[in-house]
Amino acid sequence: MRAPQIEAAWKGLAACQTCGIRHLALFADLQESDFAHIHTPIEELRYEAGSQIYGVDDPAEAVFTVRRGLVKLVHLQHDGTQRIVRLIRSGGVAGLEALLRPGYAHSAVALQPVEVCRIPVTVVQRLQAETPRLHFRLMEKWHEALSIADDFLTDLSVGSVRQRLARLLLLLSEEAPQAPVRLFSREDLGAILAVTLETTSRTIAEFKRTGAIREVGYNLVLCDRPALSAIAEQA
Amino acid sequence: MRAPQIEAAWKGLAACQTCGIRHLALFADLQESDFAHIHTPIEELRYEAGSQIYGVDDPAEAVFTVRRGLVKLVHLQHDGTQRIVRLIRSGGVAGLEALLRPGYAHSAVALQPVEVCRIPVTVVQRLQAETPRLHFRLMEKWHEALSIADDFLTDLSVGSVRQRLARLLLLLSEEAPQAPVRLFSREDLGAILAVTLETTSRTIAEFKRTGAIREVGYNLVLCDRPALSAIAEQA
DNA sequence: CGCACGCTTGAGAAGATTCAAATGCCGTGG
DNA sequence: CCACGGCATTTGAATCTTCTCAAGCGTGCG
Repeated sequence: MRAPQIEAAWKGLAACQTCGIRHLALFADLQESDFAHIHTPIEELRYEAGSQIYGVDDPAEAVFTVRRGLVKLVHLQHDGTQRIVRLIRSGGVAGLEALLRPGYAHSAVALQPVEVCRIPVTVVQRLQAETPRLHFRLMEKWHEALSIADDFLTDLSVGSVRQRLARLLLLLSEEAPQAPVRLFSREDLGAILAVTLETTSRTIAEFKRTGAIREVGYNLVLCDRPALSAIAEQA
Repeated sequence: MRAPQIEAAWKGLAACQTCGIRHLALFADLQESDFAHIHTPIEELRYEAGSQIYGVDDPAEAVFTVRRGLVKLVHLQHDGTQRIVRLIRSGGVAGLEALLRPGYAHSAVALQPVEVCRIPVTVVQRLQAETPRLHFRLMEKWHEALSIADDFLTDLSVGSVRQRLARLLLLLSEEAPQAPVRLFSREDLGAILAVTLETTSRTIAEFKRTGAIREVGYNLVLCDRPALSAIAEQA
């Protein structure tokens, strides 16, 4: 397990006004005039799968909106193993705690090729002082994070590994039920479900045998969602 | 398992200006003049252990600040069992989602005799429109909730039952390390740790045998925190 | 007194971990 | 082009943990 490198590719300065996913993001409610208050550049950055977006030791000077890809928030335990406490998809926000604390609560790592907007804390604070339109969205994002944490607690940490893995696959496939799902490493899957990578591997193998998932490429599976639902809820 | 009854004892209207725990609570930063904007009564309510403060079916019209006691946020699963996703202590807030959604995300139940302030959503919204001083505190409370959820994910859902229970006891005793801790039902403890009540009972018995905890009354234990720490972190 | 309820304890079964070895995949260098 | 090393994944077998079902215990209340 090598230390994830910090490598961002600069894509340019963000054009929030014309952003394609703005309706999902932090600045959804802002008006033309509000953008005049942004004086520090918002950067658009690319990260490859496996690279770190921020770490717990970094100074928390920015909030990150995920434009594309999947980001994991990782807590590392005293014994050196990792626990993934949240997965963040397009439209989600990572590092909100930067608005309140000098450090990040977790490290954020790209699970897939990722594009993010790096929004300096000063920009959010400035906007917050100038316009009330951000407050509501900001609360929405806090609530979103909390809902995801609750899902992890109720769906991915309770029951047998079979149930938990089935629920995770349902979660990963819910955006595009017909499309194949890209699995990540057994270690990461284990860190989400709080089990060992061997158990994860065995359970995936079992799902393939029983047809609940079908492998259509390297770590690429089609989900039989009804079958997975049955597994997820079985007493 | 009987349905928790909804029974609140009215203690009176809250006097926020002179509140003893205001420095912990939502209104910490408000000034004299801000209180003039409160036109809907903030009630102070008492609940006995076991009674429900709000349920998922209730219209979400208020946020609750816990003044005294301990509140559990409960998610009930499809199979009828319960999962406790958060414990809220003095100074904590329950039901923040009422500010954004018409319904509550969980039900809130008193684990001990509890005193809360019931703050109508309209009051918070009114204050939010009038003064920016609330925004920061509100974010603090969202962050607090998220931190607690993260603790549940990293400390109380990972590792052996022995480790998880040790960590829970450390959590419960951290406010007053010398004071005895009031345990709740084995079922509730199990719902926090995601294990059966039998396993919980056995593990508590083991802790008593090995001296990690000492029973000094009915469901009242003294914690040997160094011993518990050793258990919590053992590889 | 007896019943209800929560807690404890036991024994067997099921589930998950551990350690170890084998397999498969991919990129590098010969 | 192929051999090789490194790495992730798979599989096996033994062990440990946790669950399940069941019975027994204790306390409080009608």
